[in-house]
Amino acid sequence: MVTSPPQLRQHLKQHGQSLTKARRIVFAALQGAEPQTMQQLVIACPSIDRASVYRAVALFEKLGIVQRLQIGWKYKLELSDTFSHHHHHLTCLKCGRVIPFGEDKELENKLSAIASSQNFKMQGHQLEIQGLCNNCQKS
Amino acid sequence: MVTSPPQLRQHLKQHGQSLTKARRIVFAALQGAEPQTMQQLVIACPSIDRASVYRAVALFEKLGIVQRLQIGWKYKLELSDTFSHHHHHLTCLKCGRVIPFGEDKELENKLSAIASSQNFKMQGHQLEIQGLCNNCQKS
DNA sequence: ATACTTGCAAATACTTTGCACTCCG
DNA sequence: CGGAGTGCAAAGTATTTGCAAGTAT
Repeated sequence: MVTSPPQLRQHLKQHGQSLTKARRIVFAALQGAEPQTMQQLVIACPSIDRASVYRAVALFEKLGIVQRLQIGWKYKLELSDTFSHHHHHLTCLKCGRVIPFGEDKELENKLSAIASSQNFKMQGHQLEIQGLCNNCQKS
Repeated sequence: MVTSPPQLRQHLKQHGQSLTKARRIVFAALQGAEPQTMQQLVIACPSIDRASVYRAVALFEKLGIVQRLQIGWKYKLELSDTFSHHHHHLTCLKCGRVIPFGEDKELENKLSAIASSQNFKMQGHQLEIQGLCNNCQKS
């Protein structure tokens, strides 16, 4: 798992890209944060131009550093499995909270079994469970 | 499973909405089609104004008639489980094909077990498996 | 009849692009 | 240095909204 600038630099270099100020800051803004919208990310990087944030995200996504999640109507961004632990999300339909939950071996196995049964070579997957979180079930 | 205009009308009526020309046509354009982008849907409804397609989709989504999928970078629209069989998708990263696969009881059970373990009340879920389809594995 | 919808056009919001200047290696 | 990356402003897209006119029940 990659978590520091030097490691990010190396990952970028492997793909012929360099670590620039904008990319370092965008990466930092994604680190440890909940999945966020492009809007939020732009705000989280005040010193970086909106266009550069888009460019950094596009690059990161191409290199598999960042992934998009469809959360309800809009999408959100988060670091992908290479830079964070593999996980999925529970989305609360009421309060909008996004709760991550860790890898489940049984689940992962099931998914690859399904893919194989369709002559499909699985390279990744995305799962979102929607419902009501602990708090919102009460009210 | 609802598949005809009269049934759509009834579903809408239950929510205090009426079946209009625009809604009937948008619904028809979604019927039996692969998941499609908003752009494609607008084109598939030539007699309906772009804004009305958006309004119909927004309504359908609120009533659970339509759901959005994250297919790669952009989203696509398809009829939800109430109006089609419950299913998920395999997306080919190379050719972009979207292959549906039917409900898998074991998988569904696993998901609700995970939700429960997080004190979460599952109301729905979305799964996308990415990889290479049968054809694209060859080339 | 009459309340709800639509089409159209204008307003917003979101993303991408061209270019001169700056930074990274 | 020299090519790649950035900020800024402008061009594109995508989506939403106000309103007069048209429709469904």
